[in-house]
Amino acid sequence: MKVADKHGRIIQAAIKVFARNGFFNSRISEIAKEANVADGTIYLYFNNKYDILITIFEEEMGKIIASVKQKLASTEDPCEKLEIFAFQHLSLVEKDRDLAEIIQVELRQSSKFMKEYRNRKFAEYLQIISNIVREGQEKELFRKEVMPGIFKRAFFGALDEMSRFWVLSSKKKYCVKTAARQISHFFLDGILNSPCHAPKKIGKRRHKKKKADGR
Amino acid sequence: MKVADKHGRIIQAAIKVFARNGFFNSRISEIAKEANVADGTIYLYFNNKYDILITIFEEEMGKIIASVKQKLASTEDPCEKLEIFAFQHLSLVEKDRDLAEIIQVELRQSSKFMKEYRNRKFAEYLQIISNIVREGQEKELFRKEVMPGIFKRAFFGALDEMSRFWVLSSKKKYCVKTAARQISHFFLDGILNSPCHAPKKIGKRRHKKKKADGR
Amino acid sequence: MKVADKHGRIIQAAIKVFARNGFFNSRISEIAKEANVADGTIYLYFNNKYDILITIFEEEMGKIIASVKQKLASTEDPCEKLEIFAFQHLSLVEKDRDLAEIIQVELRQSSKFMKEYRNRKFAEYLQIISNIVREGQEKELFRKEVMPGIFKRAFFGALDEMSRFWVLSSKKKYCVKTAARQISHFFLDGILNSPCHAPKKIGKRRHKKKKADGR
Amino acid sequence: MKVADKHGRIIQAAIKVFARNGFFNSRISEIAKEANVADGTIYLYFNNKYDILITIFEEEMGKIIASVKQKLASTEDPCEKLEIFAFQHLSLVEKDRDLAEIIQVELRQSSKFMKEYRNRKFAEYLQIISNIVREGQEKELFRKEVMPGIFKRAFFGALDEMSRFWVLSSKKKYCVKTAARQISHFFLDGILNSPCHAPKKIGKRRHKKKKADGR
DNA sequence: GATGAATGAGTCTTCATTCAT
DNA sequence: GATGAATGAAGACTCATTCAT
Repeated sequence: MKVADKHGRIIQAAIKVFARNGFFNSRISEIAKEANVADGTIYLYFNNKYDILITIFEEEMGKIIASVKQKLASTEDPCEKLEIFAFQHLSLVEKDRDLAEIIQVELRQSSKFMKEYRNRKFAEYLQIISNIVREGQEKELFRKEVMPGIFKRAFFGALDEMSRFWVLSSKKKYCVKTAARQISHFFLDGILNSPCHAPKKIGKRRHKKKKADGR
Repeated sequence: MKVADKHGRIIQAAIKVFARNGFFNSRISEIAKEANVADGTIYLYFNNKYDILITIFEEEMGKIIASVKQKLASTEDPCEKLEIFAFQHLSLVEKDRDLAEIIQVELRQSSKFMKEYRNRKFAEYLQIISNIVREGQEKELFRKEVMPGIFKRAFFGALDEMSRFWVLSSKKKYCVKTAARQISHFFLDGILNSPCHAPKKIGKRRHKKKKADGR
Repeated sequence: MKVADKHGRIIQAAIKVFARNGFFNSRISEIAKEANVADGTIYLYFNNKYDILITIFEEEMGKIIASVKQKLASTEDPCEKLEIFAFQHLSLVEKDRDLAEIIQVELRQSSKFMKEYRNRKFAEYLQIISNIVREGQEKELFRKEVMPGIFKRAFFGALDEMSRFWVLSSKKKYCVKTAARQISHFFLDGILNSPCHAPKKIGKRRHKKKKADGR
Repeated sequence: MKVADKHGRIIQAAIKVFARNGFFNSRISEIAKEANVADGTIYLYFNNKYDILITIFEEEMGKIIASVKQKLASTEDPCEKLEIFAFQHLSLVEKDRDLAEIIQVELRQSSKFMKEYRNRKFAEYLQIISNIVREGQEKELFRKEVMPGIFKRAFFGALDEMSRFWVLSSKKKYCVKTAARQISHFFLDGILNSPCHAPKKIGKRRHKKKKADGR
C-alpha cells in the first residue's frame, strides 16, 4: 500500500507538485507533505531536488518509450504506425497531464546539464519516428526526399504543440482521436486539395507552377 | 561612451543572461553587470525580475509578429505564405538564438499568470497560420476537412521543435531554407509517394484501403 | 549546553537588541547572534521582524498586567491602590529597563496597525487605574468631579514620563519608592499647602478665589 | 508664496509625511513630492533625512517654548500658571496634530544621539514647570516636600499622555479646556474628597489614618 | 531507516544620497 | 540653485540541505 514504496510516493508527489508550481517554485517541503514523508526522508532517496526531476524524466520516459514501442509492434504499415504513434502520444498526455506538463514545460529549463541530458534520453523517443520514416522509404511508401532527421522533429513538434494546448488550456476542444488522425494525415497526405503528385524534388516550388497552369 | 537607452540595454542584457542561465538561475546583478548599469537602475525601468521577462516577450513578439505579417503581404498564394512563414520563423530563430531560447524555453515556466499571458500574446502569432489555412480553404486550395485550429498548432509545433533543435544543439545540420521547405512541404503535400487524393473524410483510414488494394 | 527554549531566547535577545538600537535600526542577524541561533531559525518562531515586536508586547504586557492586578488585591483602600500601582509600575521599569524602553519608545512607532493594536492591549492597563478611581468615588473617598477617563491617562502619563527619565538617562536621581510616593500624593492631595476643600466644580477657578480672599 | 521658502516647505512637508508614516517608513522622495521639490533639492537644505527630523524639533520646539513663556507672563499666580501651561500644551497639540505626533512619537526613537539631543532641548521645556513649582514654594503656596524634579515630569507626563490620546485616537472625547483644568486640579488639589491637610511628610500614609479614624 | 528542527548561504529589492546637467 | 536619473550598500527573508535524535 501507500505506506511502503517511499520512492514511488515521492516521485508521484513531485510530479503533482512540479506540475502545479513549476520546478523552481516548488518546495521540497511541499513534496514531502504531499508524499506524507518527512523533509529529510526525501534525501534518503534522492541526492537533491534536481535529482528528483531527472528521475521523473528517466523513469517515466522509459515507460512511455516501452509502451509506444509495444503498441507499434501491432502493425507493419508505416502509415498506421505514424497514426498509432500520434494517438499514443496524445493519449498519454491526456491520461497523465501532470507528467505531461513536467516533460513539456519543466524539463525545458535550460540548465546546461538538463539540456544535454534531456536530449539524450529524448533522442530515443524521436528515433522511433525517424525509424518509421526510413522503414516507409525502404518500402517506397514515403518519398525519398523526406529527411528523417527533419521529419521526426516536425512530427513530434506538431504533436507536442497540440498537447501543450491541452496541458495549458485545460479545456479540450478536440478529441484525442480526431487530433491524432488530423495530424498524421497532414503529414501523410498534406493539406492540398488535389495536388499533382508526380515525384519531384522537394524544394522546387511545385505549387507555384500549379498556380501558373490556371488554378 | 555609454549608450543612452538604458531600457534597451537592460532588455538586451537580460536576453543574453536569461538565455545563458535560465530565468530562475539568472541574477539581477548579472543582468546589471551585463548592461553596464547599477543593480538599482534596473528597478527604475522594471518592476521586478519577472517584469523583465514579460517585457522581453511583449516587445520582441510584437516585432516578430509585425515582421512576419509584412513578409506575408508579398504574395497571395496560401502555399507560398506557409513556406514564407516557416522560413521567417526559422530565420528569426537563427538570427537571434538567445531570444529564441527565451521564448522557447523560459516562457514556458508554468507560472499560472505567464501561462495565460503567454497564451494570449501567442494566440496572435498562431492566428496568422490559421488565417492562411482559411484563406486557402476559401480558394479551394486546401481541403475543407482540415481544422485550422489543429493545423495552426501542428504547423507551429513542427517549426518550433525544429528550432529547438538549433537552439539547444548549437550545431546546425540542416540549413534554414531546406528545413523551411521540407516542413512546409510535409504539410502541403504529405510524405506519401503517390496517394490517392479523392476528397475523403479525414478520419477514415484511407491508407489502410491502399494497403487493401494491393500495395 | 544550549538552552532549549528558542522562542524565549529569541524574545529576550530581541528585547535587548531593540532596546539598544531601536526597532528599525536593529538587524535580524544581530538578534540571532544574541540568541545564539541561526538567522533562519528566527523565522521558525516568528513571521517577521515586526511580529517579534508585537509578541514582546503581547507576552510581556500580559505578565505585567497580571502581576500588577495581583499586587493590588492586597488592599481595599483605593488610595493605597494608587500608590501600589505607581510603585509597581516604576519597579518594573527599574527591574527590566530594556523591556521598559521598548514599551515606552519602540511601541510608539506610528504604524497604523501598531497604534491601534497597542491601544487595545494598553487600554487594559489603563483600565486598572480608572477602576481604582471609580471604586474610590463609590466609597466617596474621591471627588465625583474627577473624570476617570482623564485621570487614568494623567496618572499613567506621570508615571510613564518618570520612568522615561530612568530609561533614557540611565542615572537615577530619585529612588523608586520616593518617586512612587510623590506622584501618588500629587494626585491624592495635590501640591497646595492648605487648600480649602469644600466640594466644588472642578473647572471653577477655586484657587483664584483664595487669592481673592486675602492670600 | 509657496514658491519661495523651500526650507519651510520641506519642513512642513516632512512634518506631514513623518506624521503620516513615521520617520523610518517615510521616504525622502515622498517628502520631496509633498514639498513640490526635487529629491536632490532637499540635500541643499538638509544634511540628511535625520537632519530634517532634528530641525523640525529644534525649530518647532523653539517656537513652542517661546509661545508658552509669553502666555505665562500674564500672571503671577503659580496655580494659574500651571493651568495656563496645561492649556497651552494641549491647545498646541490640538492645533497641530502632525507636529504633535512627531514630537510625541517619532522623536522617541532611541537613537542614542536623538535621546540625548531631545533631552537637552526638552529640558528647557520641563524647566518651565519646575520653575513654576519653585516659585510656588517660595511663595509658600506649594508644599516644600514637593520635589520639582519629580513634579515637572509627572505634570508633563500627564499632559503628554492626554495629548497622545488625541493624537492617536483622532476622536476627542474631552475638550481641551476641561482636560487642562482637570489635570491642573489633580495636581493642585489632589482628588481626595476632604483630606486632612496638616502639612505632613509625603511618604507617611496619611490616607491610611483617615481610614483608621472611622471613615 | 525516519524525522523535522536547525542551519546559513544567497538574492531581490529598497532607498538615502550623489552628481552631471 | 535645482533637478532627478543613477548609484550601490545593506538587510529581511527563503529554503535546500544536514544531522542529532
